[in-house]
Amino acid sequence: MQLMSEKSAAEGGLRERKKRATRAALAEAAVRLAAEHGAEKVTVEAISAAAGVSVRTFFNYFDTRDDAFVVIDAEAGARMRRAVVEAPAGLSPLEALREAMAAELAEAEQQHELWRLQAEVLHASPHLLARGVGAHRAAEEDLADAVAERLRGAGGTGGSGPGSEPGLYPRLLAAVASVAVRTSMDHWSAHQEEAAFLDVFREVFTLLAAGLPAPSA
Amino acid sequence: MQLMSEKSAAEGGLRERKKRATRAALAEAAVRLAAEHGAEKVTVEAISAAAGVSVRTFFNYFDTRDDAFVVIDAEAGARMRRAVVEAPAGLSPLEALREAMAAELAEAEQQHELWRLQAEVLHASPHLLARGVGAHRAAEEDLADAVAERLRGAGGTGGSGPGSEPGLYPRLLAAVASVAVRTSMDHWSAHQEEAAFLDVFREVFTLLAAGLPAPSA
DNA sequence: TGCATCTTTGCATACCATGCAACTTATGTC
DNA sequence: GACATAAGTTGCATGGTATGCAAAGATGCA
Repeated sequence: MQLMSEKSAAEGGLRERKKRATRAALAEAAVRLAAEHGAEKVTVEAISAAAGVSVRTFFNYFDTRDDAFVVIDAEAGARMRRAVVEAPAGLSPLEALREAMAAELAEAEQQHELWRLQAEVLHASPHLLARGVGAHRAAEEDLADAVAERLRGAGGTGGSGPGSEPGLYPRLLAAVASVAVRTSMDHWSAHQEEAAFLDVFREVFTLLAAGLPAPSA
Repeated sequence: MQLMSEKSAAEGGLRERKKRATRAALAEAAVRLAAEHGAEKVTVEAISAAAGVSVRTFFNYFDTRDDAFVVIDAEAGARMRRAVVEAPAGLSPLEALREAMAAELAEAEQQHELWRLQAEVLHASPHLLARGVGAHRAAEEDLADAVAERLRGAGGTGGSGPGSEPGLYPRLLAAVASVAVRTSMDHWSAHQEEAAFLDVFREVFTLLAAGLPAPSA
């Protein structure tokens, strides 16, 4: 048992780094090829070839061909979970989720070109959007748990037992937050010139916090 | 131009009725088999055999194997669209959506056993939930259009069908509503004894309309 | 009845996805 | 540095998913 913390980029031994590199290469190849030829026309074989590995290896990294277009960072879920639990006490659950996701998305947006390409790909192939970012089911469950844990910690009783199923409220919150991400991406990719992505994202949360009233003007 | 209205069940010629019957048989077979053996273990061949058609015919009705578990009524989207547009003027967009969906869901719930089975299947195979009911992308687009039209139509502008792209608000509303359905189903299928489905559904919309505040106590 | 149209079906083909066994590459120890 | 072990990669075999095409079977209508 070593006390390493291997969080982000260049941590771990050669093995770990190679794995990360391979995964990233596959994901990037998938997005680039999809942006160029359309997601439907991109075969696993093409992705694997572009990343320099065998087809079989592709499936060691992704359960499904479509996952390669969607999952850019596999550890984002865990980070968001922590961010939600540890967010300042003054924030509402919705705000805590917003900030956790905004931080994550801001980081993803650093790789500007790739991010933009991915948004285009997802916009062009809506069924991929359904899996988008937080939609990855595991991440959503994680978020629901995180919300439940946060509520327990604050003294309120919104969740149920410690390890058991999260209640209706945390579940709904996680689902809504994840749908907020994909709606933002979808809308933004259709209006990339007009507004920055994170602004769209925050506007969505503003609408949600206001209870989705009819736009007055 | 004939003035037929062929809306619901027994309308149309023999051809239409047979097609509806085949589709329904396939969907029902899919759900029953999935409830019994688990969705992953059910092959298209088995579904087709149970419905008494060839495998090739299955794919004439559904684009994807998974669609058979999810799409119970193909015309629900169109009906909801109309319901949203024609809802009483006093209702907010969110309320209009809630009522349109509630009506649709109430009808689906008539076929009690099948509905319950489907909820179980979707709960057991979360990735199917991602496509759940309204998640079928076309339906969501339809809903977004309907909301947009409703907002425009408040002034009585006729003619224009589904205009250009719906804005951020209609899109978000449709996405949230569809996620509300699947969250309700998911939660309900885990607590079937405690509450009626439609009550869970309405509670979800209450939370949404309130802006998802932290549960006070 | 007979023709036009739509639907179903089998066949061929290509891609997706998984299990298994052989092979190659890192890691830690002596 | 060499060795044993664990981990990752690869090819192969297999079975399920999905689409195009053309022939055969129903249906609608005159």
